[in-house]
This record gives sequence, C-alpha cells and structure tokens, in this order.
Amino acid sequence: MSLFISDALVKGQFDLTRVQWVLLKLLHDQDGQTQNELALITDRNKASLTRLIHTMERKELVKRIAHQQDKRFNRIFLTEKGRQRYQETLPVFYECLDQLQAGINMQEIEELLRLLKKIQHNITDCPVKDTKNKLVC
Amino acid sequence: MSLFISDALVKGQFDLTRVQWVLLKLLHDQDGQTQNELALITDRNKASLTRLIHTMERKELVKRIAHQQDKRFNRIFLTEKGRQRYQETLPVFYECLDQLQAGINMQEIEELLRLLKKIQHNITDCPVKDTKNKLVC
DNA sequence: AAAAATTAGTTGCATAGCTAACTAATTGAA
DNA sequence: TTCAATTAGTTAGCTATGCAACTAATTTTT
Repeated sequence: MSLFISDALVKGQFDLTRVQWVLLKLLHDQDGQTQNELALITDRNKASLTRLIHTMERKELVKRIAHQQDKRFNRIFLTEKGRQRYQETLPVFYECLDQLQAGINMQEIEELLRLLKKIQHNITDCPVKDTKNKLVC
Repeated sequence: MSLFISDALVKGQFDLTRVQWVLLKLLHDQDGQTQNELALITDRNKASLTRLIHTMERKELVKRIAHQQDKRFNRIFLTEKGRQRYQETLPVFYECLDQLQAGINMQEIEELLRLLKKIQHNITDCPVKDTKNKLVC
C-alpha cells in the first residue's frame, strides 16, 4: 500500500514504478540534489538510489551531472521528458489522493501524519525511553 | 520503516528478514494455512509467497505438506526450529514495540490504526466517493 | 608533502516484490 | 464422459532493497 500513488495506475498508464514516481516528484520540487541527499530524503540506501537513477536515466527521465568543484558528487536533474511525464501523472495522483482520503477529514489526516512522524522519529533518532505503553498485535 | 520489527536487529541476531519474521509470527499464531491464504493475509502476491516459503524451507523454519484430498494445496507448518526461533525473537520484538510507541498513548495508537485501516479499505475496496478533502504533499 | 581518514558513489550478492505465462489438479458443462 | 474452465502453486524476467566491499575524489593529520 502506497501513501502516494498506486502501483497499478502508474505502471499501466505511465510506465513508472511507484518509487520512480516519488523521485520524479522530489526532483520536480527541487532539482539538482545529490544522490546521497535523495537517499536521505527517501529513507533509502544510497546503493538503491544508484540503481534507481540508473534505470531512470535509461528511460531519459533524469540526468546525472557531476559537480564541477567536487567531482565526487553527482547532481541529479529532471530532463524535459521527465518533467512532462510528471505533469501527465498529476491528475491520476490527485484522484488517488481523493480515493485514499475518502471519508477522512483534515483533522484526522493531520493527526495521522503527526503520529506517523513521531513513530519514525522514535525509530530513527531515539533510544528506548518509555516502556509503559505496549501494543500487542 | 517497519511497524513490526527492525530489519537490522532481526537480521543480525536471528538470521531472519523482516518478512520472514512476519511469516513466522503468522504461522505461530495459526499453523497449516495454504500459500494462497498466507498471500491474502500478508497482502502479497502468491508468487512472493512461493519464494519466501522456499527460502524459509531451506533454513528449516517451515515445511510444506500437500493436502491429502486436494493435491493442489500446500499447507504450511512451522518446524520445531521455526517455533523456537520465533520464541527467541520475542524479547526483541517487544523492545522494538516499546521504542516505537514511546510517548504515544493507547488512545492515539488506536486512532492511528483506525485511520490506517480506513485508508487501506479506501484503497482496496472502494471506488472514489468523496472529493472534498484533498491533501497536498 | 605524504599518509591516513573521510566521503560520494558503484558493484556483487542475497532477498523480495509484481506481472504474466505456465503446470498440475480438480470441478463443471456439453 | 470428455473437454473446458477454474484453482493452487511455480517459474521467468524485471525492478527494488540492504549490506559489505570496493573505487575515486577530497580533506585531515602528521
């Protein structure tokens, strides 16, 4: 289950995997980030980014450009084709969002995001602190 | 991010992937389900289950037993080794749960689960119904 | 300035996911 | 009763993910 956009829709209509779409969106919002930065943002291993970007480069959706000063860095940019592809997906993206949120109000969504972020923070940043609340699945 | 148990902990201490652990838990709770049933419960493709069970069989954690009446079915059982392995993970599992839920009370957790289930229901069972609320990421 | 440490990215190996095409067993229909 | 349809599971081909070992570029130490 994806919080962003369904596998099937994207795959069938746009020849994108879900992750490829997420990267497209990230780069649309901010071009020119390094692979490491993208790995951090998407909470993935940098090896994953290497390969993800490789396949998207083959599809001519993004391009790597080595940094002039420090040649260790690659900066990743959308191609014109990538930018167009992203735009084409937007109607479907919003449709998915609508379906996802049907019958859930803004307050609930904000509460949901708050709690998910808290859990993520608990996992990544904090040692065990509170052993009072226990959820048995 | 896993809602159940962290990759690293399980991998390092117990030679289990996260998904393998989840299957271990499912079978611990109810033995003898078919691959199709397990695929449904875990919301995965049956092809994934074929391979998952195959690798766990090699590790001698589970065993396939063909159904007597209808030979199309495999029923999957924990081995003694699998049962023991699962028991060994439990302290770590509860530790992870504690860390995950630090500073979140029972009410909040119930609300979180309610909303997640609602979203899952929206995705899997319902057509688009309500276009009033829109979340822009 | 040379050696050591750090950093960004790549590669090999393993698991895991999906789709689609397949086999084998069983059920249903003509 | 035989042939078609369905069902459970498998396999091939692709993408994706993590870890660990690696290269190349840069920075820090000595």
